[in-house]
Amino acid sequence: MDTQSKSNITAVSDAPPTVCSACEARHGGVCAALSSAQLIELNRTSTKRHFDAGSEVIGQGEQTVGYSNILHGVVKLSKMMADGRQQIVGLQFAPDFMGRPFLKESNLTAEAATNVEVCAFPRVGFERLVSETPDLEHKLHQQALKELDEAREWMLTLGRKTAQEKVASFLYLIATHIDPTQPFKKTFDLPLSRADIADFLGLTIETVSRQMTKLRKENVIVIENNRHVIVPDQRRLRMAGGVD
Amino acid sequence: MDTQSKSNITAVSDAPPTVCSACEARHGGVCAALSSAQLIELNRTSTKRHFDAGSEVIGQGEQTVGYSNILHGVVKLSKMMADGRQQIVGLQFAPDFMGRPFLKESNLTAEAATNVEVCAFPRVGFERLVSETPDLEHKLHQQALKELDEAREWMLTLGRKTAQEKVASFLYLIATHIDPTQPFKKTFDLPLSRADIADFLGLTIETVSRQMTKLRKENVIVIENNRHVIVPDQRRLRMAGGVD
DNA sequence: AAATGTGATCTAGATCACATTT
DNA sequence: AAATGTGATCTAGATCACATTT
Repeated sequence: MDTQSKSNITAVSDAPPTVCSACEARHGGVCAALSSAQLIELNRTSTKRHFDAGSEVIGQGEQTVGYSNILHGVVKLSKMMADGRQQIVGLQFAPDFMGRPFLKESNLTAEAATNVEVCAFPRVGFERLVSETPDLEHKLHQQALKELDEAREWMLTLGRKTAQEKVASFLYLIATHIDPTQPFKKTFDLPLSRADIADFLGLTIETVSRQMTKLRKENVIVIENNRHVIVPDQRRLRMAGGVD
Repeated sequence: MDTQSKSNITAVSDAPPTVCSACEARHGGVCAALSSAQLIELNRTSTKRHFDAGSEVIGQGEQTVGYSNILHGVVKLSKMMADGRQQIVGLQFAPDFMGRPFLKESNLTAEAATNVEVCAFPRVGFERLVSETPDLEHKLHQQALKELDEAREWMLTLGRKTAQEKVASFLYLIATHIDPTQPFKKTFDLPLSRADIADFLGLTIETVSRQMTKLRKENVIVIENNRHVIVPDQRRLRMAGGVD
């Protein structure tokens, strides 16, 4: 899984490192702010890492050891109360940046929802690069604002929507985020279990199940083998989710 | 209310403008990133503005005409669905920065919850200053991350807490934010009506009322004249709110 | 066997209808 | 008179208990 070469002659090279040229995250990701020289510099300490579905990327309260870009897969961010109640507070997709800049320890748990590939950077080097590169901080700022917009949108879903609307909103979110190259994917595999979906929507597993069945019976979606979803009509799904 | 003088001789002055020296927002606010020269520059176009409680600062979908720093008062940020359901997605207190950088139009409504004083900056000039001043963008980035942390914390409240815990969490939030100079204020006036509190917590007015009464009967809080709250024991309030 | 679906029953919070307070 | 409080009733979603599917 670690197919990456860490050697790159410093010299007069002005092409980006091979790994970076091939990287899916470069287009929309934070690395787009970096010059070839900076990519070479960052690439010297970066490693490609794999997380199996279900494995923990970082735990609530743990020290931040590094940051990363998601190359492939879905990561869930969650918070837990003392008594075990859990809320998923966000999902991250390629080419999102992962990690909370400027904080020593994580205030949430990040867990691979599917198999996940990331390009990981050690903390110190990356933070130095950020402080030296205003364009990079600008990119990170933009992503933080995007995540803030999404979190607030989801607060409306959590606070004011019915169970039916919540489930439809979730399916709409997945359809619009699962493939970075398409604005809406009509066909996809759910990256989360019913239990995770419940934790994301503030519902129980049973309610999620029933609402899925209802959306299926109303022909808003087709489900095959539990995880595979087909959305025949994007507009109907938006309506069902109360998405404006 | 507009007691501000806009004149400041450019010359060799290296002291911050008088208005800025007296400004409460300077200490923790984004202006702290600016040099005296930059403060003088920004101050040339900034105006102190007042909003009466209940008046709209900016509406969902409106063009961003400027940004501002809250000097005094509480601003509520809300989102509304097509059918009128409303969710308050955040509260802002002095010395918070208001406005969504880098977006042409607002994706939410900002409304003065109490009487509010702000220091307002026209959009274009401020954006130029941001692009020229990495420290200022860093400050804005930090505030965006702080708001993101708070939004996610609130998602846990909205998705997983009981009505009782929600109301206690709200009171705790106010007690810890209403006075920027104190970590916890034992005595305060509620900046929101019961209707607004309901919209913030994803509850109805009646449920908020009943839970307030319950917290009162359990001696977690004392309420005088509807709006005035006394918290005898910070720990008990945290417990009631499931705050960790 | 672990995840998902579904029926029966329960209950927290919504809804409806007023009373009370500021 | 507008905001708040509270009783009576209702209901969406939770809980409990299994059946079914992968």
